Amino acid sequence: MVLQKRLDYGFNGYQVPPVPRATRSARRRGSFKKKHEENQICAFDLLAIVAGKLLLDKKKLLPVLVIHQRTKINVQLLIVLSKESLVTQNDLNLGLASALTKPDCAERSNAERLVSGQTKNEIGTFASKAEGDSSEYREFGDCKSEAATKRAVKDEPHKSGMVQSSTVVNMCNLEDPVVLDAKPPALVSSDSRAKVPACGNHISNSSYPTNQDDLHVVSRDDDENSSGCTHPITTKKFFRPAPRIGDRRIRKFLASKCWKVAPRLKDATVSNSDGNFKPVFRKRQNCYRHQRSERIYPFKKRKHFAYSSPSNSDGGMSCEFVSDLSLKGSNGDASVSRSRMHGATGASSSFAGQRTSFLPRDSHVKLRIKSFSVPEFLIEIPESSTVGSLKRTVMEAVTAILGSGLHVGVLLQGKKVREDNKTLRQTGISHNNQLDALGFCLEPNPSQTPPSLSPGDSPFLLQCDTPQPIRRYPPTTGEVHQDICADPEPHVNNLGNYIESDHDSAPSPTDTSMDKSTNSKALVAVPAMNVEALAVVPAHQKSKRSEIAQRRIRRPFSVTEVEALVHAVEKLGTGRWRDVKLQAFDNAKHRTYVDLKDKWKTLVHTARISPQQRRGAPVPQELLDRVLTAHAYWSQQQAKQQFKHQQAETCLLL
DNA sequence: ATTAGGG
DNA sequence: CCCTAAT
Repeated sequence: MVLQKRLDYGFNGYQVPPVPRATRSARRRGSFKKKHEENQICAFDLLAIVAGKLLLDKKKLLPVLVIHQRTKINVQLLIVLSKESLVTQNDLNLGLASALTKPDCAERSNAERLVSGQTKNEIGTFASKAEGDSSEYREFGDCKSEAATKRAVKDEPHKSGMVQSSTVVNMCNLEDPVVLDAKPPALVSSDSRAKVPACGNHISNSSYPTNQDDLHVVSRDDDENSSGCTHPITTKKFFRPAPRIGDRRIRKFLASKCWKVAPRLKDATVSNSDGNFKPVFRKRQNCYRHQRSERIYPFKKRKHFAYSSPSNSDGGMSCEFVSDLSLKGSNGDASVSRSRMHGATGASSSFAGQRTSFLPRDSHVKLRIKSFSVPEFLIEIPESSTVGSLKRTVMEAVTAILGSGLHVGVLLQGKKVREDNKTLRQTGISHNNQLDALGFCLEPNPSQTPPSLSPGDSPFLLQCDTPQPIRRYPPTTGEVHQDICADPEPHVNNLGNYIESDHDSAPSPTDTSMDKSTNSKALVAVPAMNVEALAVVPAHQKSKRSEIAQRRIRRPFSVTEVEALVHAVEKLGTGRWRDVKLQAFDNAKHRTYVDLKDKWKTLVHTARISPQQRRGAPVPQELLDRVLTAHAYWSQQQAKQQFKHQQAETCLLL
């Protein structure tokens, strides 16, 4: 999800920590402009948090983890949205909001006040009101105070986290035994306890299924109007311990005055992939927009991969895996663990409990899902909106998403486990696993999300269904056309799989969380924590690519393509890649003019190096020679041109 | 949207 | 191939 920039959280002084891939170069250049991609992902956490709350509220949503027939693992997220929550008071859908703010929480009163204080009309006004004042919050002062406040909040554990605690408490009361629990030998349990505030109310933070630490709202830089101010928090969506702090952060975040929302969208709407949710909120809040595929804001390429396959479109996962091999009757143990865990894990389920009771002898694997990252979506909300409305908005968005049929993906060692019928044992999900071995992620319902393969560049649709001669470019050989049009590359038809496997099993080293922590000097709101978290949970290394734009599949140029390229350049010269594209590769949709330019660049390079140094499919020397010749020629032409221009200018000056 | 370059 | 800056 992307809390679209419009939100100025008063962190002008903060910089988004450079992240691996997307910002490597930027980092080098010392520029952070437009480098928020990665962080946007972090915003997922916000959702995760909210979602977590939703999930915890059995009244609203009930996540269920089903351990199917002894060994089969079949995780499903069953979401039950009660009527209550939908019909709640007035038009504001407070029901959902209330999920966030529960009783006996100082915060809540505040939030609630905001919420209840609003009327439909007010909301409506906000949108329009926000129009003009979006440029006055960027003062440094604000940011500072914000930061300060944050710190302060951080230091007051008991004062924070109330919102959630209440929810958690609720969990404790669930009649259902908590199955997704865990008592990892030492790490987790001790950890959770340590984090639990003295306050009796603050039970189980660690068991709270959200990445509270990750609550980060990121700004979009590509937004013309954005101030560039961001509130990054983390760039890792992987589970992070010390939820408490996160909670505080959340509260802080939600309550922050600094954040503002640019009012660009007066009538934003929820465009859920599912669509069923849209109508409702659209009426209520004309300031919310949820985009499923396009929300992937920052990445231009995104649009090409918006329909990424289920495998790579999951919202990311952040979870924790704790195993427990104890054989226990579901009942007794469940209660125990429940109390121990303070109730809660993202999912509790009686199903599991029941199941287990039938399978007394089977060794049980306990899982505690720390959090779910929800697939990103975009939100725009007037800065004049109240915190309460923001909450609702997010809540609604989450609800919409969750309600649209998300699937749960299981990842082991960063790889997706697709064999639903395999047993945990077979799959390797056992107590022997390390804490970070298992992961869960929410992914769009395949049935609703068209399989990947960008429409425009779908290899499945052969580049050229109807091979047609290249226009103006007088073909030297017919084969050129053929090649270009049909793109005989054998692997194209496997693109889908290719991408998947790539995504699943080839986590880039640069995507490591370690890498991030290393570079987090840029000052995030959660420095130390990141480190800590990362240390505990190494990283499931889910290729960032899945979140960000997919890297295009590599498609080496064939000799015929090179031939065509050379020919075109010979005629058109360098620097006219668009024309080259149009003339020689108009039918090769996957070859952009940038690609051609790049290829030419490499060709020139290749031609200059010794044959021994060349790699890949050899290019006929003849072609390389032509490359050098053409390159030299056009370079000269270019030089001449420049010279002439200079001459002209000089003359004018004189 | 293109072009030019660095990575 | 990707990413950006500059057009």
